[in-house]
Amino acid sequence: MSASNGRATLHLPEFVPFRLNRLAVAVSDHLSAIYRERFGLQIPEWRVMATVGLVRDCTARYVGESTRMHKTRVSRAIAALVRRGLVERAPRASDKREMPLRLTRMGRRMYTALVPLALEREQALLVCLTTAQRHAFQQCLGRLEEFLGLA
Amino acid sequence: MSASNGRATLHLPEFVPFRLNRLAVAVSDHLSAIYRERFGLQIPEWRVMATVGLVRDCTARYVGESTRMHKTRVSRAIAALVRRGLVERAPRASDKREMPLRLTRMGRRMYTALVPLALEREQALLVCLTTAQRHAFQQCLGRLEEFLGLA
DNA sequence: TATTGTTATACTCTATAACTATA
DNA sequence: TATAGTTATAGAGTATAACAATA
Repeated sequence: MSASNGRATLHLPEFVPFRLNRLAVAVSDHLSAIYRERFGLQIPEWRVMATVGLVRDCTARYVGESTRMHKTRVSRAIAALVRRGLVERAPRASDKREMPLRLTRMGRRMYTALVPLALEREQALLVCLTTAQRHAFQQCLGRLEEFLGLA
Repeated sequence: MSASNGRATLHLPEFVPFRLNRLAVAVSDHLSAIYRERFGLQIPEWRVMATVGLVRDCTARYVGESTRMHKTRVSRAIAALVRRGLVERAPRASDKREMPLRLTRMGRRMYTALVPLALEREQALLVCLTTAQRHAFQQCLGRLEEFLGLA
């Protein structure tokens, strides 16, 4: 095998979209060991837990908007958590279409156990960057998110 | 709905693994408009094209290793490209298990059209960063890749 | 008529495992 | 016995579209 030498070359390992995708998969795999194997949560479920744990009485719609998940994905994740007794809900009196969500006692317990572990993993990843790099990296993420309308 | 104020809080929109995943999806969607709608390529196929276009006579195994795709995913992508007449292959004389890959004339034409568009998209994304930020960002990606054993 | 949320269905993408053939 | 590559099968994960209930 031999390298070609065309005009504009595209080397996949240096191509930012490829790198981002590969990095996101690796980080996600790294993290999912916690919430999947240890707590039996899938990504959408973990995102619901994280959202409801922080913003009590939020609705499925809010979860979908803040995590950018499709409403069917959110609906199924919530249903699974309700079945497992981790999340509870009841129609809101002022508008019975909405169903404010909150963690049950058991859900809160799981959340309280989960969050420090997730934050630890995030830190364990970021230790490979200097403090300055970490700031710069997060700033870049913010700019890109803003640029892409994700913020 | 109301914010809780526990000890260590995890705000998903600030949680790096979540941000990376969301960003990667958005960038990928942004890019796939090119190779999917315009050239009828799926991500694995596009990765094979990009690899073979640069490293002539590489094998499926090489593609899998350099793009971190499973061999079945690579195999199917190559098969699709061969069917479409974009890639050709023949067993290597010295070891008939291996099948060096190369772009056909048509494949090369597509590659030559595709690469500048992909690079343009990458640049169009990175313009939201200053030159210094861009360097810092790529450096951080490199450190993280190294740290995770992706490099 | 619009909105919140659910569900039936189908589709995309992927890996596991078993396979062929070569070495 | 190991490796390159293929394929059958099944499993995630997801969205589209139609739906019920409420506003």
